[in-house]
Amino acid sequence: MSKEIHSVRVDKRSSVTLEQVAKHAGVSRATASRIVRHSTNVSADTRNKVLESMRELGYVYDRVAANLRSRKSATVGLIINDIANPVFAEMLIGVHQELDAHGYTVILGTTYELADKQDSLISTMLEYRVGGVIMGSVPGTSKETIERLSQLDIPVVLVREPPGEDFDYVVVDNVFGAQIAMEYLIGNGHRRISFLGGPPELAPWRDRIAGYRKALFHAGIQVDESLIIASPTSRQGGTDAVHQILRHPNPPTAVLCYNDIVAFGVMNGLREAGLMAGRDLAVVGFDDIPEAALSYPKLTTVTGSPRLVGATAASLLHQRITGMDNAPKRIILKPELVIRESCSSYLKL
Amino acid sequence: MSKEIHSVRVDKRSSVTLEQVAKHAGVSRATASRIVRHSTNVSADTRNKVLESMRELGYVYDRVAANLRSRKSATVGLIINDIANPVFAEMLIGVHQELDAHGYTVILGTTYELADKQDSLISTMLEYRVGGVIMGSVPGTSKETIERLSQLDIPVVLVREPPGEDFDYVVVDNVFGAQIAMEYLIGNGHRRISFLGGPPELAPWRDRIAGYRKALFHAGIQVDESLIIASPTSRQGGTDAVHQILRHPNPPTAVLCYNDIVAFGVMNGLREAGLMAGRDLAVVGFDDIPEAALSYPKLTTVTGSPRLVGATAASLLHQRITGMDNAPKRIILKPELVIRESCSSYLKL
DNA sequence: CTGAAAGCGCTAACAA
DNA sequence: TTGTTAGCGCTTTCAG
Repeated sequence: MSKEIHSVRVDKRSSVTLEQVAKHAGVSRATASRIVRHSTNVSADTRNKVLESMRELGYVYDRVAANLRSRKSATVGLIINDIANPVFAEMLIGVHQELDAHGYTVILGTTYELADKQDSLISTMLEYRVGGVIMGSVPGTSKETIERLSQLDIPVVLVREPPGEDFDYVVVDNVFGAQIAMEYLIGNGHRRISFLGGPPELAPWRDRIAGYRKALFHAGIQVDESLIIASPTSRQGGTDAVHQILRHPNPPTAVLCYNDIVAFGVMNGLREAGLMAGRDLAVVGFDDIPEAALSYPKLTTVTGSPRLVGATAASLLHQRITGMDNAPKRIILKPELVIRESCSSYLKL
Repeated sequence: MSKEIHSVRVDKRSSVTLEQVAKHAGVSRATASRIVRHSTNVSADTRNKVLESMRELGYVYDRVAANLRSRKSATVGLIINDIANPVFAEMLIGVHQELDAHGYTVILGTTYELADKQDSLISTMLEYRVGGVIMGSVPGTSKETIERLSQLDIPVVLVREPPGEDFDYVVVDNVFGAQIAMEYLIGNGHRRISFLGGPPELAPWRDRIAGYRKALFHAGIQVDESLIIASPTSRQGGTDAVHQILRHPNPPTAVLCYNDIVAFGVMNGLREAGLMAGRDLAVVGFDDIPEAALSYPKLTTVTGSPRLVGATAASLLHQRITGMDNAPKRIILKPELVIRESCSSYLKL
């Protein structure tokens, strides 16, 4: 159904058709078609004749018509929350590069975290007969929505949080990521380490906290629950959280942040308090967005590599679309710690 | 022609067709079509019957087929250099938001500054029968390329540097932007002001330099050519340039940078020299990319508003596509100066 | 308000 | 190697 879509749709210029080219060259439409499709069963002579006619008439191949007839599609949909969010922007870059290299055209949709919007986006994409969909949108990736795609036999690959077991997905190992960050901090002599920011209801948060606890446990350090502060996943959230932790009767010497954005907020809050990340408080981020290498001090962070995640998802989708492999694929990327400046330990305790 | 494209193209699932829906509902295909298109000439009764059949059969409208038959298109192409470049990312956001709101689907292409790539992108877009194209790519926007589109009667709107007079375009007034930045600096007591970074062969550079000179002239300050240093438009370019200017026998007290990226490089170079933007040297950027508000110190910069530029271009294209107005449109955005921290003048001279 | 017939621009058998 | 005949899934006259 094409409900709620009252979009502008505009007259296509009536271009030169294959038929006209064929006539001009004195061959049949089928022959002209063969040439346009690089079929080998054409004599060099007619080929040149037809090519010449195309040039003369200014012919432009109509891929839309061709796809309709041949029942093929080389477009895929990508759904993300918001391009302005660096993590998604990076994911988009990864997806686009990978897919572009394989000749796909990508239709981009943004949900701004609205579940309704997501559904309507998927509808539109289906109407455009996409060959597959990558869903980077989170949360709101309801099981029903995805199953709708499954039923239509459209390959889907998810980024983060698979809502079931039969889906392809790629995620980063958040538990592991948090753990290596903590081990680094602990190795630097820190014993009181805070976890700041993020939404406790989301899987990535739970996983990162799990890694946080795990590392503490292995180091024989008792978890101090008052050092864990959830807050909005935003700069402001980070700033608020650090102000709060600074008032703690026994404040931490290091903080692991839910992600880089929060970490930037933390560094900001520190400055507001006349303090400095690295010198007065070790801070570690998560995701390694490009800005992390550009801040002052440069942020030590765990590579979530959203770009790699995107590229991986795209490659998975490509495999699935071309049917090279039909087993459900789950890819779990092992993050690494990128050590920069925000934990310089000249203040080692 | 479909040359050089050997892309993967995959079987489309054979979905339920309007024909089948019509049969199921006991009406003709034409009637079903009327319903799907929200035509009014249908009785509520048959409408419901058909709608019900669609639901039962899981019908999905085929917009591709519909567009073919009705000779319409609701997709437009956007060509940019590189998504990873914040300026273009912002432009993409603006374009996408605006176009999305009008029901268009956007096909994204990236050139990475390769002229060849740009041509092949345009070919692909034409093959997909886009209704219009926005070219944010620079340089390499050859006159021929654009005229090719003109001849096919495809609306184009350019961002930056129109290569002729008959094209729609939107640009920011770079002369004015540089001028207000300079006036601010001069008003703060600076007399020796440097212009750092950027490619002298590009129009934006020439315009910004023109504004730089103009402001100096109005203030009765002689231009010192040794204070103008071109360098790659990158962080490294900025860092190199500031290192160079720092060795000047009579160094400047302020710098106007070609753009924000260069400005970040400058701030970086300053730190490497134990100096600090704002305190030891006033630095102004250009473009106002999101990162400008997040750096330390926060960057004072001229709003190039790439997002607004994108949205404006999109809106122009929309007008042109719907034929609401056929006069060539040139929009020149007046930039503003966003004063933040990188020029705090406690070091006023 | 509804249906029959034609056809958008192309590809896919099948013959020749 | 080439042409002929269908027809992808939809919209569009034009009748009724």
